[in-house]
Amino acid sequence: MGRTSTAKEKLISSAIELIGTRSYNAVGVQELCDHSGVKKGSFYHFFPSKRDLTLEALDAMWNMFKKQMLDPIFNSDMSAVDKFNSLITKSYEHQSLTKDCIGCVTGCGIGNLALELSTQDEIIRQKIEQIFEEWAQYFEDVIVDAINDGYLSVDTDPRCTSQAILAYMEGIALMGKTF
Amino acid sequence: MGRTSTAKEKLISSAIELIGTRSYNAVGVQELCDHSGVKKGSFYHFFPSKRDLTLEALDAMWNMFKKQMLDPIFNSDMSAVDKFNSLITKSYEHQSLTKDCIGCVTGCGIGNLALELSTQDEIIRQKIEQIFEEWAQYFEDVIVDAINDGYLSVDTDPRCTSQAILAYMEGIALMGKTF
DNA sequence: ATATTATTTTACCAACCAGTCAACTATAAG
DNA sequence: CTTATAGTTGACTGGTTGGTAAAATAATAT
Repeated sequence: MGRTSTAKEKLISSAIELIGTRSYNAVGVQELCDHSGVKKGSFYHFFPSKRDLTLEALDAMWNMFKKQMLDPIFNSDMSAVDKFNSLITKSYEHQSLTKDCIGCVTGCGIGNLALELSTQDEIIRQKIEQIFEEWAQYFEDVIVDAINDGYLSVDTDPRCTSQAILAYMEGIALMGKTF
Repeated sequence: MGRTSTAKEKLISSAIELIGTRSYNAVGVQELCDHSGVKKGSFYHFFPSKRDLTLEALDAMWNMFKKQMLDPIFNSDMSAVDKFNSLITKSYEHQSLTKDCIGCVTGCGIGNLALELSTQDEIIRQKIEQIFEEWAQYFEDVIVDAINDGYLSVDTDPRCTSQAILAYMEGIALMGKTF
């Protein structure tokens, strides 16, 4: 009952775009509303706070990333090495595309929020921790396979290695954004 | 002539502490002043803007880091591997000390500002770029030595490798702050 | 002792911040 | 066609933001 609306979706994608290219604290609720063509009253009809929008935007980013990047690569029949090579190549292409589109390298939207808010907002920190955990799991699974298939030494610690790879990728995104 | 003052130094160390543990946009000029016991008028007597304080804080952070970490390690007579191991150990100790002191892992203050401000403040971005360049140079020098001494393959690209190591360390700092 | 000058202090600004609220309106289901 | 309800609107709040201007004060070099 009542009428339908696309305001919520528009606010989420505006959040991904604006907060993703600048930062959480640099983008205000008013700007989010203007960019979405939504009035502030409507914002607070759909989201109790700016933080809640950000939480949903984080979910949307992560789901998009899984659907467009991780799932196609890690559910394929490529070798472990090819999977990582493919992820790196596709990540580079994506960064270079957004650079051509909007004029700057934005790095990883999740990593950006992680550094900005981890010490300030425990709930957002927890959400990102959980995303990172899930993300590293993709890597861990393929490393376990590689060990079982004899491509990696049995001494390899799959969990540590997967976390190290994720850290390295986040670090590269940070350097890319800076340079 | 006129009187002397410690306000500038106090503001710089407050900036390192407050912005380092939260973020640039989360810490206001007023809070910086209160924490330093300095009136806002004095702030703007010493710094034309919040950005200029941040630029000087960045310099102070980098100089402290060089003096207390990089120089003692990389000017020693350790082997290349021991130098990196020592850097990692000391970095871990430092993070774990600040965690016990102030209750959270703050990661790398320079990397934090890099991600938050690179797309927003070109001058700060350039300063951080220059710091990262200098930082990687420490690594590059020791890698070149290791190649010359036969510890690393002559195929090793010292520049790429040093940047990769720096990226990895920044990534670990990001993960540490998040988890 | 005084003139000079660096520093401090207070009061102030317009713009912006996240968030509230009640009146209003369109629509989907009965 | 009505009615319940979901969505929209605009005006508003109190507090904070980065930054300013000018008078007051203290110390130093002469």
